[in-house]
Amino acid sequence: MNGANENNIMINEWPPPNPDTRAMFWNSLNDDFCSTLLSDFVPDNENMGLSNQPMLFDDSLNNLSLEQKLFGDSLDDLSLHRKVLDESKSNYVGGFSERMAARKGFSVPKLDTTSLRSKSIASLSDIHTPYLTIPAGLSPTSLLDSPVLLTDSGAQQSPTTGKFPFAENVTSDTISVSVSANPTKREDNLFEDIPEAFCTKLPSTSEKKQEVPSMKVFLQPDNPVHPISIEVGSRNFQNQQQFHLQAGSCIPTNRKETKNNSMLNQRMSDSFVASDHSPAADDRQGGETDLREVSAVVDAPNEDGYNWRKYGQKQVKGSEYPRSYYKCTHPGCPVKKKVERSQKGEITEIIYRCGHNHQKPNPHFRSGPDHTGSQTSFNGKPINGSSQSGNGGQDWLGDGLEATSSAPVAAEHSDPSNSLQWNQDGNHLSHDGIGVSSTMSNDVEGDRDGSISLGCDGEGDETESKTRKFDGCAVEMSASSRAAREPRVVIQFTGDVDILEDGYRWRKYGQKVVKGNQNPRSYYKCTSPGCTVRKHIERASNDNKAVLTTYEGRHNHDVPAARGNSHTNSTPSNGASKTVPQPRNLLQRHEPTQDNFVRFDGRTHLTTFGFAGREPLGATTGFPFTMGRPSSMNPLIAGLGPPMTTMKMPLVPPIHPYLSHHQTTEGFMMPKVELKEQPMSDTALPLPNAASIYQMMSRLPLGPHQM
DNA sequence: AGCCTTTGACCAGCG
DNA sequence: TCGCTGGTCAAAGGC
Repeated sequence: MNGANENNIMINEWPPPNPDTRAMFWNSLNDDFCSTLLSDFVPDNENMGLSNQPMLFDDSLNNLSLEQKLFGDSLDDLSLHRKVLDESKSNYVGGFSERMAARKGFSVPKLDTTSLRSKSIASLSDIHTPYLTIPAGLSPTSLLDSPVLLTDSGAQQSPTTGKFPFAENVTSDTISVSVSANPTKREDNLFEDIPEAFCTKLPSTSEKKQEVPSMKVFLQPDNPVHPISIEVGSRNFQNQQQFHLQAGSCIPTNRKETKNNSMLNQRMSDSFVASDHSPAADDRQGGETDLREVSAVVDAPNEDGYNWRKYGQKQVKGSEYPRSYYKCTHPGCPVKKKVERSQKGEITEIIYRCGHNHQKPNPHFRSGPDHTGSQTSFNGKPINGSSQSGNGGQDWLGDGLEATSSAPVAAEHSDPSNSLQWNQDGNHLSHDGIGVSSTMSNDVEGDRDGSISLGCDGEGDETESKTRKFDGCAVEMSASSRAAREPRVVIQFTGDVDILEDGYRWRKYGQKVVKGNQNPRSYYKCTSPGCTVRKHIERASNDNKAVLTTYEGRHNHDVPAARGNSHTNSTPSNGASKTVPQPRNLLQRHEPTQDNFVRFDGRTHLTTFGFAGREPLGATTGFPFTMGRPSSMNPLIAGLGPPMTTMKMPLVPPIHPYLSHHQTTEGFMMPKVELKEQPMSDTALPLPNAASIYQMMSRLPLGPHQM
């Protein structure tokens, strides 16, 4: 085994999973692995981001303090954040268990990683390209969901954000504490900050137009240490297995040089896919993983399980990296995606357009030698009876009976004990660092079953969608990259869906006419103790209809038991309904599914949002509709991926327990409300009526309840 | 042979 | 109308 192999964490060698294995996993990672990495790659803590943005951090804290005061929140979380930060500074690694115990009242067993360190970590100092290679069955989500991400100095960032816990996290965490990233805000204006926290500006009616769905992922290429693999799509659980964490931007120096970076990246990607998912490749213990394979952790746009054909590449203005254009090779499939890569091969942006109108091709029949067997699921077994033929299998636009699901879904349903246990600690973490924003427009339709259809203009409208990548039914996921976006969770709805009546109880704490928007905006806080979820609702000045509802934060609790009868107290109804609908009903209010729309069944779980294996979108975002129950939101996003309609459980082979923590129930960490202008801010999203915008910016989960 | 990437040219939208 | 820009086409070549 060469040095690179020794950098791989052989999880297979780890102790058998138990209820605390995930915590242990991260504990070990944090206390041991991370420390090693840090010592190797970070000269001192000052270089881990703290010193890079001192002002931002300070401002963040100050603003947080202000915001807390203004809105009457407890300062406990602030103090905790400060504490976390202090710990980050002084003792960046280690002490996780103690802190967890202190903050949450439970202890996390510490994993004896002596052997790990001696075997896998000890050699890290020998090279500068450490990788954490996660074997099949272990989802990167496990990493993402680790409590360490949250608690250990908040330093742990979601790999999907392009921020790896080791170095960037401190900064990120620091940022996450911030409530306002706008240093120019005047403190004497209580609401001046608020609009900044909610970013999307409701477009005028004239701006509304049908759009092509797309999904966008940003990664942060500039991070000194960050993962580079991120998967988008609805059923990328294979990808989650593929997920690797690349510590540092370093690429193995002994890799073969190719004629250009693009070729190199592709080669790396190909080799990664092929090697990582082949049984032989998964046989890490065999020590056959060579450096090339390790280096192949560089993500490839092909790793979402579909076949893509690159049809163009261009240097886009405003982007420092070339953009590659891919088409799904499936006949008639309109899906395209754009991928931007850094010179290092790291994907910095992915934009998906439309949704696949076919199933994910059978990995064994995928075209191209590089894909052969590359998508084999867990332990080399076919995915969830994915007997789909090479020609795409059943058209999931049909009756939707064909059940396919993602690994997270499978994890949730196939291993409830794990998820339950995982929830026990109330630490179903968000994966901060990942900035997610998505938008939907009238392409999103729902039928009476609450299903939602994701429209797609199809190829015939390709040009129509040109230069409108954020328009309408675009699903954008932006992770903290460029401009050091800060993780947060924001979900926005536009249209006449009144999210006020979501079954939760809200307290109105402010109202303001936002500059540039004639509609008054009301601000609400969840009245549930400890819940810091907020939302604001913009209502049309003329008819009081909700035109934009923005959630921010996450639901550490379920819908109040009496939600069927209770109302969103203190929040005025728009008069459209006096009965608080079940969350799902809100979606049922959408227009019926139309032709030419990808149909999603409302039962589809958000987990299928192959967002690096994070928990269901709703859970991630705190969106109340999806807390442990069906939602049709995920299709909206996952719809950019393959067919995911009705799920039949169990659908997938047993998965690694580490993977099976994607549960949509209570106990999620709640990100702090961030009053920060986000990239989508003021972006006019041409959205038709009954359209929905889901805009999420993952935020560091440093809510009070998390401590 | 088939599929892929590469890359310059072309097209269309926008200001 | 023109230039800029993003997106796409398609020939050429590689694997």
